[in-house]
Amino acid sequence: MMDTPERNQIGSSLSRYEDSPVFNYLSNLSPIKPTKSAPINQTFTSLNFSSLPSIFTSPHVSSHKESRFLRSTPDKSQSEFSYIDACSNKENEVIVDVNQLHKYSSELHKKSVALDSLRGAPLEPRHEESDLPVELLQNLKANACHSITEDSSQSAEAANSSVMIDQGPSSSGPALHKGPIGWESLISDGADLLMFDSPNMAKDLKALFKSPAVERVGTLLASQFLQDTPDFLKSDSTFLVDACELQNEVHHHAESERIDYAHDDFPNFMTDCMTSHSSENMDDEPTTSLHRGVRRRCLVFDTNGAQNFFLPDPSSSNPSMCMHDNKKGVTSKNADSSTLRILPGIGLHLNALATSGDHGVQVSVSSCSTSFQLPTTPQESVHDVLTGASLGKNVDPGMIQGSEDASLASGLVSVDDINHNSPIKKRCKPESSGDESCKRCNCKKSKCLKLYCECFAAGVYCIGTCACQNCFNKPIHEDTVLATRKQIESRNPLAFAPKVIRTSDPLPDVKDEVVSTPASARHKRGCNCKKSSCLKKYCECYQGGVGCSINCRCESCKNVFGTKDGSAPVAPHDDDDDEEEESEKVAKKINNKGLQNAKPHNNEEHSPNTFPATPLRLTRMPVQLPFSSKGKPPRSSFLTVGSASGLQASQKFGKPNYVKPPPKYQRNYPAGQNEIEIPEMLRNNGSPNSVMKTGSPNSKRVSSPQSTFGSSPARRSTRKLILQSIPSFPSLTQP
DNA sequence: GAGTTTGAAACT
DNA sequence: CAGTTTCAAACTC
Repeated sequence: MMDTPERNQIGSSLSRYEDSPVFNYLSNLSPIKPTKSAPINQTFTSLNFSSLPSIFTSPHVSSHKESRFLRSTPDKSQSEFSYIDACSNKENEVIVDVNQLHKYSSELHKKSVALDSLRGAPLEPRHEESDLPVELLQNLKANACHSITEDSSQSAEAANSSVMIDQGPSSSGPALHKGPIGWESLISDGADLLMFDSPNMAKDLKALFKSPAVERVGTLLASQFLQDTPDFLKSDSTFLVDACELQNEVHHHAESERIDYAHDDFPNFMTDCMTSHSSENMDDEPTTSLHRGVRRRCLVFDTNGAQNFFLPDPSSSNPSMCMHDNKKGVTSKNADSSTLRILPGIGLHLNALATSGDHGVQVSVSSCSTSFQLPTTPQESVHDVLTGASLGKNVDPGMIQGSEDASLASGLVSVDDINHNSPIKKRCKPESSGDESCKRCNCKKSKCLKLYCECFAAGVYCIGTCACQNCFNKPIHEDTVLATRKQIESRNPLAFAPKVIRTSDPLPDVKDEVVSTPASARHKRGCNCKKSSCLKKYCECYQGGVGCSINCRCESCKNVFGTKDGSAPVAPHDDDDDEEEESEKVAKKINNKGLQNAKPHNNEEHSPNTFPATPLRLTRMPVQLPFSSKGKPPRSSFLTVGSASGLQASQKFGKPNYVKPPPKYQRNYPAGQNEIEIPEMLRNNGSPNSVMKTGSPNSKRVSSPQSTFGSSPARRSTRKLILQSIPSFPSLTQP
């Protein structure tokens, strides 16, 4: 089977092996092509790993067919680190992809052979050793996909999994650079740190690394690797299995081997995901974990706070709960619902979140395969939702939506089918579920590509709960969506910006503010109501739970949150003013509708509108939204200035009853979409050159956030404008 | 659930 | 930029 090799010639030795079935098998498994005469002294970094996909530039499905292996970010000048660079807080993250492992295995194998040749080692093909890495990698690969829902074909097809090596603080944890520079120790330690979807993965990988064949070469490589990537070793590393790149893989590896996994594995996977995340992030530093390197892509934008993120519903057995974003994993799990839902914003602009420095990236073991990518976000590149469409049980339309891409690719049920041709399309009852995000748009003519569409306006893809027709706001029409969005943004750069701007500072000098702005939160551009008296949800100010301002052109404003003339919100006992009575009536009505849980303003900090210490939780707190008659989620975002909510202003106005804002602007966006500092554009301080213009009182205008607020420069300077939620789509203007 | 009202968004 | 039209959410019955 093999020719007698020239022991002194590596090349011939390799050639011999290249002809072997084993090598062929390896080659088939590995994306890399057989390389002849690979230099023994090839450095670890010379493996020529493909550069990371530009997942942060747009929600487009990145065609990272090529997997990533180890990456270190110390040298930001290296383009291959762009991925990490994009993650402001992920600087030390190193990603290992299973495919890269294959590559590496291949390389190792070759090197091993070469070494054997040089050493005069037995030339007989050492099947056992040679195959071991392959087998292990196979297993690893397979296991990496365990988490993927069995029923989602895309998931099954998405064989690529990645191992994310996330370097945490250099002060703790096992350090690869510690101890003797030895491949085995290096790998062993590393393997111990690996967090895999399944225990088998870790075991397999570890075994692989310990295999004699690998070990031999590993020692050499380790030395070289340490040499070449000293920075990488400067801090300890934690390995994370990132099985979430699957979405992109779906389209590119559809024909690749299918990985089947048992249903039973999913709960375990989820548990693993949860525990590893919580143990490494939450437990350690509940509030600062996000700043740490260890992150998981598993989704975390539930409305129940971080604690609940990614909790599979045991009862539902619905694995399609994992949403993934290139940038930030986002997952939604409805608090009280047994079904999983994808919160809006999940997939589209997660990339944008990448820029939110403090948030870092949620990296987790996820098995997301479909691309909702948005979500993340940002809304997430989200890409992914494992769908349970084919499971046929407890399938949440939203989840199905998320898997549309995959479904389409794999021939599974399409969202449209679900939306329009099956009982599933029935919207869940917001009232019953308490999930405001359940109901979505109902567009018929706009194709969900205009701001009329709440989903589109919110920067998220439509999902299964939408009742829209001829919808183009779906991942499969990503290009169209982005193009349209871009067009709209060209018209109005703030079209997708939060509509409601809030101040979060205590606003010590409220009186000044009162005159021009009845409340500390204001609608971005003001309303134009004429008949609703700003007492109904037609009014965006009212809907946003903010008072009208001088920017409003409304007529007979009676906004209970504050009128544009600066009058205090609803003064129940105001004389004989019929209008006031009406306002009071409305306020009462509002309270009756859903304000049972109305709280004093000083409790506002617990409200979703307030900024949480941890972005991931705060805005995702489950909220009982008033005005949830329809349970419509807000389509717009908040722009918060400071930490105090605008409602505080109301309190300061002496408003007896806190009128909780209607839900529309209270939508709980995916994790990380809040508390994001507004773009520079929004921070322009309302200068004349600002993108936003402030027109005459009677004209429509888009004013800068600052312009909306008081005139106190000092206060202005101290405030921090924050997007409570940012547009879901990735910034199209990103470099 | 159908029809109406409303005002933002889009268009001219 | 203003007026008009379109649109979909909010609302009413």
